[in-house]
Amino acid sequence: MKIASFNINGIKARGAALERWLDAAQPDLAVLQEIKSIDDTFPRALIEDRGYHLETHGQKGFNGVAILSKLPLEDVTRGLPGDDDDLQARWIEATVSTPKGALRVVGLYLPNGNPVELDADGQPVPGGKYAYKLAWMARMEARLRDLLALEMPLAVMGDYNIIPQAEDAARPEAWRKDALFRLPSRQAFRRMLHLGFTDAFRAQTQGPGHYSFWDYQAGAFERNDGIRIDHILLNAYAADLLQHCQIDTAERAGEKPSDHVPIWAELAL
DNA sequence: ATGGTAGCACGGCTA
Repeated sequence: MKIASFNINGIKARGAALERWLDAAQPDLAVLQEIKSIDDTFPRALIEDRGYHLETHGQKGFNGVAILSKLPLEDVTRGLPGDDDDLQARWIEATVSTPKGALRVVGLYLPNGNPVELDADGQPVPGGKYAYKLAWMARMEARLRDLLALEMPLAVMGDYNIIPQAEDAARPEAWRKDALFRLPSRQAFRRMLHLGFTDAFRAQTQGPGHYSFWDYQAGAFERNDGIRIDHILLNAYAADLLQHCQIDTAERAGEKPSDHVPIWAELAL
């Protein structure tokens, strides 16, 4: 089955681009980020008319995630556990059952974390965006530990807002102090990898020049001034089923594109 | 240090 992740940057503005991509790529399952819509006003027909089941976890104006799937979505949960005061819609889970076995899927939109506010000791200022990002990642690690205990194939995918390595940015120096690349962010990401996850894209493709996001400004895409921040992480059960993983770079050249492009993986399921 | 673009929704935040 083909699973994918796509930060669409606003479902209301991205209908045509999303339809184009669904018809061309034909994913069996996809997670969407930054739908920027509440559930009631999400244009469901666009997706359901193509034979997909759809589960949304929306929010007014910002954030918002969704899962669409040709197979029924079971055991759907919304929200990242660990802080009842956190109302931002950034996390959704579901299970799909295939004749060859089941797959648990996470769709996530990890906080950006900018601007980075530090105190005199260089610690993130409590209540600031960067402190929120790191606290959110700690909660995410705890949730991943619980999901790993299920001992079934698991795909954790979305907009991580993390540049894992220097080779994942065209100009790494420009990002060195940014919340997407500074060391504590990458350390928190690595801690999660070390729980036993495989970066599906890096399991298939080595070297620089592969990006999933380009700023709308200053012709960044035309200059390939991008970063790789959309990731598919697979636990060992799922990694053993990995057949392909690619970034649909061409989507960025289409009409009215998102600033992200889809990433997808083929699993032997 | 600023400005450059885009979405949501109609002001100002977020990225």
